[in-house]
Amino acid sequence: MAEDKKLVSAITSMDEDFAQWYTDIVKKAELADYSSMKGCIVVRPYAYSIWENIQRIFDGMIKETGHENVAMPLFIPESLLQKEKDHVEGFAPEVAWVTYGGSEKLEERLCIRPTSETLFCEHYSHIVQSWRDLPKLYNQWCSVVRWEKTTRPFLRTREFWWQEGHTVHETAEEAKKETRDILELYAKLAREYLCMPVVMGQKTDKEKFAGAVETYTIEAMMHDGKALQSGTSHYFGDGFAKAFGIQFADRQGGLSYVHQTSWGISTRLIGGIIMTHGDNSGLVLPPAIAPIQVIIVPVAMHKEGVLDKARELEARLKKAGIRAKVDASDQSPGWKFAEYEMKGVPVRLEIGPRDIENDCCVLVRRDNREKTVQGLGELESAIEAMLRDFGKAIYDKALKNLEGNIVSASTIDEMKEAIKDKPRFVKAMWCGDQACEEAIKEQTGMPSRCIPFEQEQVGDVCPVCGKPAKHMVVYGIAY
RNA sequence: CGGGGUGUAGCUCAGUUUGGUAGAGCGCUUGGUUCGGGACCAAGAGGCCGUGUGUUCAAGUCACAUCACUCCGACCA
Repeated sequence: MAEDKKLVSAITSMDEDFAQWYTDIVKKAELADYSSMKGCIVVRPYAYSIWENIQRIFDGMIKETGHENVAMPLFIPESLLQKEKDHVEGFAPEVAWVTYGGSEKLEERLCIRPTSETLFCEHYSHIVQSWRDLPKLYNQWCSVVRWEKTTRPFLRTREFWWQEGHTVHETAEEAKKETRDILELYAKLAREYLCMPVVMGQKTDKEKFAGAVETYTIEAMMHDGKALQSGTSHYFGDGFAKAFGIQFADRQGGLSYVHQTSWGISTRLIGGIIMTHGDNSGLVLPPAIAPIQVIIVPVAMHKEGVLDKARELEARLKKAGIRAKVDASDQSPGWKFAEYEMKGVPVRLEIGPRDIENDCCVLVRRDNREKTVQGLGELESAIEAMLRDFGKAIYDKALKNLEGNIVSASTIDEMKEAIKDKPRFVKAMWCGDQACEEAIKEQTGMPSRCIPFEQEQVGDVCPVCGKPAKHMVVYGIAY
C-alpha cells in the first residue's frame, strides 16, 4: 500500500512526451509561472538568478572588449520605425502599438520596441560627427515585445529579456570584425559557461535578420534533435546609416556613412539549458550559471552538532567562492535529495553524525549520481575539481548528442530519410540559389540553420537542381 | 492563424453520460514523533467548479459565446 501512494508527482518522461517534460520542468523547478497576460511569463527567482549569472558573465566579456551599457526608450514612434524599409517589413507584423496616452488618442502611434536598431540609429546620428567619435560600442539589457502567435516559456514569449548590442564603425572591415568577434564571444559563452556545443555559421539570405547584410548565428541542438538559434550577430553595412543619416567627417576630409552591427542573446538560453542538459529527474545546471552549486543537506539535523557543522562547511565553501547553501528546512533528507535534483544543483553534500565522526562528508553529482566520501580537509579543492569535471562531462554528453544526430545527405530523399524517426541536423551541399533552399524546406520541412564556418565537402552538387555546389548548409527543425 | 486536448482547493484529478446540499490524494497550518532516497500520527484551514449569456423550479453538469493554458502545424530571438 505505502509504495502505491502517490507522493509528489513526478515529471513526465522526456522519451514519452518531450514538450510536456519541458513544461513540467519549467513549473516544478520553479523557473517560471504563467501570468494573466497571454504569452508573458513571470521569471521566478531561480530562473532569474540563472539569467543574472549569464548577464554577469557576458557583461564582463563585452566590458572587457570596450563596450558600454546604455538604456534606450521603450517606445518607437511609427515614423522612426518606418525609416529602414527591410527592417520595418520584417518586424511590422509582430509589433504591439500604443495608440492612447491616458484618454487622448495619439497623433502618431508608438511601437513597443521589438528591437532597438532604429533608436540607436537616431541617437548615433546625433552624437557621431567625426571619425574620432568612432567606434561607438553600445549595449543594453532590457526586455522587448514581439506579438508571437504561439508561445512557450523562455523559448518564445511575447515579452522577453535580452541584451542588444549596437555598434557603429568607421570602416566595413572593422564592423565585420566586430560582428565576428561577438559571435566568438557567444560561442565561448555557450560552450565554456553553458556547456552547450554550438554550430557557428552564417545565415542564408532567406534566414537573415530584417535589414542585415550578413547574419551570423550559433545553433545548438536540443535533446530531441531540434535546433535552437541561441545567439545572432548582424552586419548591417551602411544601410541603416544611410536611412538615418549617420555621417561623419572622415580622415580624408570627406563625409562618410558609418558601418554598423547589432547582436543579441536572450532568456531563450534558459530554455536551451533545460533542453540540452535536463533529464527525467529534472534540470541539470552548468556550474558556471547554477544559482546554487553545492546544496548541503544535513542528515539527522536534530542531533547535536550536525547543523553547526553544515553551516561551517557552507561558510568555508562560500569563502572559496563556491555558491553553497544549507537547506535547514524540516523536510526529510530524501525530500531534499529529490528537490535539488529537480532543480539541477550540480553537487549535493550530505553531512550527518556518521560523517562528522569520521571527519568526512558524502558528495553526490547530479549528472551521474556518483557518490564519493570526501575528507573535510580537502573539501574546497575537491569540490572545485568536481564542478570543473561536471561542466566538462555535461558538455561532452551534449556534444555526443550533437555529433550523433548530424548526418550528411546528397539527395532530398536522403534528407527526408535522415529525419524520419526524429529531428536531426542534416548537412547538404547548396548551389546558393534561394529557390533550392525553399524547395528543401517545402519538401523536408527543414529550414536552413546556417552555412557553417567549418565547411565539409559532403557532395559536389546541389541536391535540388544538380548544379555545382558552393557551400555546405546545415538544415534542421528549430524551436 | 488553422487543427486537437484541457479549465473544479496551492498541485494532480474524480464528479458532467442520466441537472438535485462541493469530493479525494498530495501540499499548507498547528502539535508531537522522526531524519543516510520524496517519513508518520492527530487536529485544522482552504472552492463564485475559467468568464459571460441562456434553458430550467433547480446548472460544476445542458446550449451558445468568450478567455486562458497545452499539444501539433504555418510564422518568428
